[in-house]
Amino acid sequence: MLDSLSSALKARIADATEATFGVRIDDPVIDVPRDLAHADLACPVAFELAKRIKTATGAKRAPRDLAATLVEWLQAPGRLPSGVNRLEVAGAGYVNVFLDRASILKTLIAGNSAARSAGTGKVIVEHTSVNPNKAAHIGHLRNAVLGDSIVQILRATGHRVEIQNYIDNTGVQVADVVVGFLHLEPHTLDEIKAIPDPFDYFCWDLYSRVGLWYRDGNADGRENPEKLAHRAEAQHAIESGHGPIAEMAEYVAMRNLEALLRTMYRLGIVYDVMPRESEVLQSNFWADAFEMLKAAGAIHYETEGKHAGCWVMRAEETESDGGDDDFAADKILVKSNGLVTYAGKDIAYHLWKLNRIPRDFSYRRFFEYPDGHVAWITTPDGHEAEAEHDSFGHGDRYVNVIDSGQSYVQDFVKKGVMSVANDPKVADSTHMDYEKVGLTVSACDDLGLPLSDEERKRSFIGMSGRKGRGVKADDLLAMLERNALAEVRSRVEKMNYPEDEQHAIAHKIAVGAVRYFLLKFSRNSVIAFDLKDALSFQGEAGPYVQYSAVRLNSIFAKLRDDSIEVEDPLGRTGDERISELLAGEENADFWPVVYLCAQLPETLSRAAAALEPAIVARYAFQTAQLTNEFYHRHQVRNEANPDRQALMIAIIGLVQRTLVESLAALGIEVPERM
RNA sequence: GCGCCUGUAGCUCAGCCGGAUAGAGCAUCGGCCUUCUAAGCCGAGGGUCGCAGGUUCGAGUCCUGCCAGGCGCGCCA
Repeated sequence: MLDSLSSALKARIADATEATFGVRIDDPVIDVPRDLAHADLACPVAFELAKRIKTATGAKRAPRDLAATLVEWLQAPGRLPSGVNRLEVAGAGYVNVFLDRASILKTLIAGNSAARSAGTGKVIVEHTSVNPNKAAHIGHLRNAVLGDSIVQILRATGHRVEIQNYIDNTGVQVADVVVGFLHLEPHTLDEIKAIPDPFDYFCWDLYSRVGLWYRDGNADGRENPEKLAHRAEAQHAIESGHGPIAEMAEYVAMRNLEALLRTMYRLGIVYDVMPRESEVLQSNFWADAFEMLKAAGAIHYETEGKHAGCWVMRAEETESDGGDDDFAADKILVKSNGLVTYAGKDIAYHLWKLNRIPRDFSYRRFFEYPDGHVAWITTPDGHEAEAEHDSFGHGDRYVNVIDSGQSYVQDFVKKGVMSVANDPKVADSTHMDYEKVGLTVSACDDLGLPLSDEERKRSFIGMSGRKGRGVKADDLLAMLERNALAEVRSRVEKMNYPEDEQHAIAHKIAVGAVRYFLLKFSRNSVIAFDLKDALSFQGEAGPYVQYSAVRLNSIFAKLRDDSIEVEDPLGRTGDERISELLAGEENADFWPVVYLCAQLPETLSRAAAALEPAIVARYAFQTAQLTNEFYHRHQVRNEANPDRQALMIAIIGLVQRTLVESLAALGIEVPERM
């Protein structure tokens, strides 16, 4: 509602500049001032106007005088948009705007969540995409949490979303674990099947041992070519899709995937469909994509130079490409031996996402969530499931949550896709890149991970699956749940929680803590994971925000005990009375809370446009801060003045809803009590 | 060599299209629980916004150069 109000206001101000000075300033800047005591909105248009007048006529005019003229024009009857109360000139020439606070409050409480702009088409969000060969660590968690949160934010802003998790079941990483099972610690398939859970933990260790084994036991040593031959052998066998090695790989990958889905579900993260690399390879998607790319002139066959015999996509021409023998900017899509590279496969996959390839996968049910939702997976044969699944793919645009290390390749993927599917909707597709999660030195010490002296000097330590260095997602969650449970139990006397509720609360708190921790940093910030910070429930943390909402819950519980009307608190209070109360000195801190709540829709839109959940995280925290302040300063239950009490109830109702909605956009639930 | 990202309080980070006195959390120090949950609230100290120029009525924000750090540039995925 505020955005429509401010765009109406902008239009009137533009009219004003034209009517009074004959200079139309379209889309003037309107800010929310730092100090709401000054105004609700501030517009520095007079400064811009002074400049324009000066360049046009040479006349130097004082911005303050210009502002006064604009205000005079705007305040003539019928010119201000509804919701705006009055204007004022301030400072060196600001036009300050005061809103009709009572009517805004009433509109907000009525809560007709303004027509969510539907019909923007279907967005395919790809996230997680963890190699299915070991347990997930917190770096994978950042990906999944960012992805899942952007899904919630897109949905909250009216988009249709499909969640895809790409499974690289034929890559080197799976092959390495298979090598471990074949050569390092020989297991038959039946023996592998007999390995007890957590299987993904077993593979985590095995994978890092294989990494060491390739290097003959020296982590910084050279890879032993004889041992590497086993990797190549396994890869070939896996790619062929037949035989005992392929069968073993299939089992290992799918069991790890299942573990991954369970881990992610603990955080409330679910998927719609999981295309596997094996099917992308086998289903001739590339053959189609290849023809399209050739027809579009996007790729070239090199007959000479270092890429002779390859099909490449050329990088942008640079003025001078002299002397960079070591670095070739062009991207190879088809190798000289005829095999397709990752970039090529990814282009084909993305053309399928956008319905540009006239083929589809076969699917089967892979994982059923407790609420009945099903995560589907692709299958090699078309007979297994003639399914009651949704129509997958058919997206209008895609969002790929992939770490920023892959920007280079992702740029080529986008370029390739655009060469075939040149459509403004597709053009909005993007690589939602983010920086890595590293470990602080102190976190490594806490976790007992050994570091070299060299590494100790660094500001953070990169995680490494190959070295088995990282914090497993399940371990982190377990630590958080343990801490949260202790915290809950410390209140058991006062709150009288039954045992099962204690666990349910602790779980929600733990999830709130991890998710918030991973979302509060903007995407391009490297997170140096510090155990103490991540485990904190205080300050700028998920549980702080949850707690602020829970405190409001508890006010409502008490009010109901007292049989005080909470459903329609302002039902019998007139607008004038509300305005009067909001304007009162003793209620000066009511309006900032209400006004912040009014900014939720724009905040979500901004986050959706920027693909930046941190914007919502910060907003939720800010709202929680004001909530706790309000809670501390005002006793709703003991308020003697019925009008004032009604107003306070209305406000905390609005705030409570705002907290719940903003946290929901981050995938965080608010427990009834905690 | 080329490209991208980052540099703001002791630490970790916000700061949206350039706008009024640069903010938060943590840490430190000092207050506040017989009153709706102290996972909280209030207060104090702490800043050459990497450096130097430029654009502008106005620059943490835009431009140029430099310095420092990270990442990427493979017939790997």
